[in-house]
Amino acid sequence: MVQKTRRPPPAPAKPDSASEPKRRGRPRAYEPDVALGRALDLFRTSGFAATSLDDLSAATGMNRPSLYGAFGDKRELYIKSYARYRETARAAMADIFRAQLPLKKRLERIYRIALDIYGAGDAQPQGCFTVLTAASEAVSDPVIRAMVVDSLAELDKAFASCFRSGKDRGELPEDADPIVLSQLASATLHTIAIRARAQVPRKELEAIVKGAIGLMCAKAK
Amino acid sequence: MVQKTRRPPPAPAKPDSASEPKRRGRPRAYEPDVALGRALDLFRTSGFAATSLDDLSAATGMNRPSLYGAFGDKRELYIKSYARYRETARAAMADIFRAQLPLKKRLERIYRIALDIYGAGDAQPQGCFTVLTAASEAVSDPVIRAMVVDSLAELDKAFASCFRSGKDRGELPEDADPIVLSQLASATLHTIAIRARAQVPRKELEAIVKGAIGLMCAKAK
DNA sequence: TGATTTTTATACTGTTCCGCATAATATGTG
DNA sequence: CACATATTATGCGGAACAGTATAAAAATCA
Repeated sequence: MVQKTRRPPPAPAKPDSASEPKRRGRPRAYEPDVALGRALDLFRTSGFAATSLDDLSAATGMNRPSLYGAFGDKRELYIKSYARYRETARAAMADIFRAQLPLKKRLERIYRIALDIYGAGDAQPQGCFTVLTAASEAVSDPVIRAMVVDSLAELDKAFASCFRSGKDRGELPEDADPIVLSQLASATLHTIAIRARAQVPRKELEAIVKGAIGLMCAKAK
Repeated sequence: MVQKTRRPPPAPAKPDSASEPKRRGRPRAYEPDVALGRALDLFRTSGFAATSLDDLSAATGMNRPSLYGAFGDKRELYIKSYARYRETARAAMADIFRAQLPLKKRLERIYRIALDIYGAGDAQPQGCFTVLTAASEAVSDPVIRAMVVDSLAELDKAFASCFRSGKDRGELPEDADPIVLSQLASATLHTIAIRARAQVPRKELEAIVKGAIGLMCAKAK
């Protein structure tokens, strides 16, 4: 007798009857998506090295072999978690970046969402994955480095197009440089990610954001 | 016979004959200062969790018990390394912050030194200790968190006084807010620390710095 | 029902980890 | 010289670690 916990049939993780033709063997006891989400949370709070497979196993409810089967080894799981984080963050901001709102309003919303993602004001703020754990791994792992570089560039580009369209609509002075402004906007995001992690009160972070927006959106005088 | 390597008398670490009255027992085979420097390097590149005591022992040339004797356990050593990093960085920038130079010149020099400290352009850039390893530990360790908060605040303050004196000398428009500018200056430092870690070429970082300085030092039009 | 397939559960392997105990070594002191 | 002191050298002990082997369990298929 190897198995001690005799659970009731583990509740078919998700019917999902639509597309699935029919799974052959024993059904999964986990939902890959939520499991990856749990793993992501752990990696965000503790980083790569300090997060053990036992922790991951406990958090996801999957035992070690299942983790390997589903996601590969620890590093692969980390990379998939990071990819997941990026998708989530991107999705949360995409609408706003695309929206046809006044520049200032758009920036305000972007930063508000960022503060939410970073957990600003929480007891255990997580900060930004890119800034706070991935960047550290970037030195030793080329794949992660490429993802970090891509993340940074992607953000710069999104901000840049934001400023460009703002300039086109006359919300910025003629000599405003969208590239420079975008880098400053990214920098502001980075600095609040770091400060959030150090549990600087959300009020202060909002003040920083407000000041930065004021400076970036200054009309020529 | 426990001892295998029979070295020649380990060369009295440092005469330092001046103040030292006379050391009693077996002389140290290491110089605490350089050992701490080596430890700092390791922690900067790999972070807390991924740096093992064996690594530290190898890098410092001290065996484990000596490490404990000199610096305490791993966490204490980490904290002392961080303190050392802060001192070094502070010292490197202090003169410039104090100097009576044009604002723009001062900023340029500050950022150039920062890029040097971060190892921008190196094969294994280290970035900023505060941003890249300490901030990660800040969530779980109140002492480190306090140091991080203090570091951030210290930098803000130094920049703020920079901008204040610049404003007094008429290098900034009347409505320039030194506080907001200082936060942006810090943010710029943070963003280049992160990008340096991801091995963004130094040229690009210098471009970011140039753009940021241009924006921060813009005279009213 | 019995064979096949897929996943879960448990335990094992070999390594690495941190901290410390013990003993050897090198100096100053009486 | 013998003794006290301070440091180094080695290695132990128990825990945690990542990854995997093996076997049980739960489903489908014939």
